[in-house]
Formats: sequence, structure tokens, C-alpha cells
Amino acid sequence: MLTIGDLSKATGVKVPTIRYYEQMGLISPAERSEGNQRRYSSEERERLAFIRHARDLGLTIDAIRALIDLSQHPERPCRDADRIAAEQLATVRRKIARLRKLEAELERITSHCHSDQISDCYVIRALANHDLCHDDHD
Amino acid sequence: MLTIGDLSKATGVKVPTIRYYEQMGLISPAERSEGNQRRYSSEERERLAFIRHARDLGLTIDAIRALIDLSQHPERPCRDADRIAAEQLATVRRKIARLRKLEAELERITSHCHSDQISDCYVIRALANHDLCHDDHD
DNA sequence: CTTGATGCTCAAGGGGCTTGAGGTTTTATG
DNA sequence: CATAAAACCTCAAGCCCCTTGAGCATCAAG
Repeated sequence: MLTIGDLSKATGVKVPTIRYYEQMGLISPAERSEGNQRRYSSEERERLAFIRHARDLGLTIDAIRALIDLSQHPERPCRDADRIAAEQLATVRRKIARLRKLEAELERITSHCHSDQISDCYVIRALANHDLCHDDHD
Repeated sequence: MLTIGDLSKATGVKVPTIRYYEQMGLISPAERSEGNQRRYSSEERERLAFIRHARDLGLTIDAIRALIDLSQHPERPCRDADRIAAEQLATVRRKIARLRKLEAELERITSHCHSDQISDCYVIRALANHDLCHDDHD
């Protein structure tokens, strides 16, 4: 049996975060030692690794909960799980698209600033005046 | 003079957000009408547009406050403003790099899922087992 | 003068944790 | 076996950047 600290090291999820996940119902309440400390089996380590991986991929707590529910009904079709992952992929792509525009804009702003004085600073002027933007990054 | 609603429409910043910015000291407390309602001049509209633009580019409230401080000392060198923008650019680039990895991983996960049953779902298996990943997206 | 839109303040919520205080249990060492 | 350090516990609050809601006041149009 693992202590919460062992589990934390094994999965890379911080100790308070593990307790938080328990509170949020992502993992079921752990068994306790005689002195009321949490004890985990390797099954629980696997589930936490699953959660960690999904969080790393940017899935929300709610989406992860849905996936866990699905995984507990092995006869259900795969489509739902696929849809959750696909939605996340779409979200990630939207974020990338947006960040690319920000990148272009910031690049332009910083590379144009050759002045010495704030009064003539391109950064400040560009921020004050959206019209100086080439793209509509909003 | 603009009401807070007019200002909101003019800048795209929501009414409660304007009040929040005032509370946070990003904009100075507005003049008031006889009936205690906020009234804004076009100067204040410009400052709010500046804030909006900077937020859109992902700058934090603190960074924006720093830029506003700078812009009020026209004789100071431009370097500081440039540094703030450059830091934001670096942050954006880091985010893009990370999201690209997530994109690749999610793409791979979703496109491999041809099964009908959760029990054999690649999405679930891939999330459960980080070793199935091609990249170290953590 | 009434009505409906807009405004006000103050407090709480939300996501996903993190941090802190104040106390108990476990483990390593003497 | 006694002690001390490390790890654990609970509960509450903090963080960022707003958003939402309740309950009331003001304003512009008809």
C-alpha cells in the first residue's frame, strides 16, 4: 500500500491536489490506516495516472469524470470517448490559432520599437491603437 | 460624457469588468453624475481600449499596470515597455509549443479509435498509459 | 407620471488548484 | 523505548480575472 506521498511521487500529482481530486469525486475516498492516513493500491495509482495524463492534455475535470464513467461501462460504444477527445482537439486547435495571431502581433510590436523614449514607444502606441494591428486578433 | 454602458459598447469591455478595473486601479475612479452614476470622457475610453487590447494579447493586469505607469513618464527609456512585450511574446511561444504537442497527441489518440466498445477504446487506453504517447508532452 | 432599461453596491461563485495554520501519526535514530 | 523529524490530517482562505446575483436607485422615452 502506498501513502499519499508515495502516490504523489509515483504519478507527479501533488499531495494537496490528490486530496482535492478526492473531494471532487475523481478518485474514490481512499482506505485509511489505523491513524487515519490515506493508503492507496496500485489500481488507484493507475487511475490517478490516467487523470494526470488527461489534465496534461488539457481536459477539464468534468470531461475526465465523463471518461471515467465511460470506462466503467465496457459495453458502451467508443463513440462518446472519442467525441470527448475530439472536442478537446478542436479546443486546442482554436487556442493555437489564436495564439499564433498574438504571436505575430507581439512580434511586430516588439521588433518595431527602436525608440529611446516612452513618448515615442511603438509598444505603447500599438497597444493604445488597435488600428495599428495587421490582424484582427480579438 | 459616456455612461458606463456607452463605454462598454465602445470598447467591448463588459460593464462589471469596467467596475472591476476601477477597483483594481487600472482606471481611475470615474466622475459621477448627480445621481451617482459613472461618467467617462474620451480619454478614459482610450485608456480602456488600451487595457482591452493588452488583455486580448494576454498581458496580465500587473503587466498592464506597469505599462500604464511607464506611459506616464514620457522621458523614461523605451526598454522597459519593450521588455514587457517581449516577455509576453516568449510566454505565447511557450504556450504554442506546448499546445502543438497536445494537438499531435490528441490527433493520434482520436484517429486510432476504430473500436466499437469502450473496453477496447484507444482513447481510454492511451490516457491510462502514457507510454503509448509518442512525445513527452508533459 | 409611469415604465423599462440602465445604473449602483456588496457579496459570492467559478476552475483548478495552492497555501497556511494548527494539530496528529509514522518512521528513523539513539 | 524515547524522541525528533518527516509526513500526514482537516479546515479555511487565497489566487487570477472576472462573472453572477440580489436588492435597490436613476434615467430617458412615451
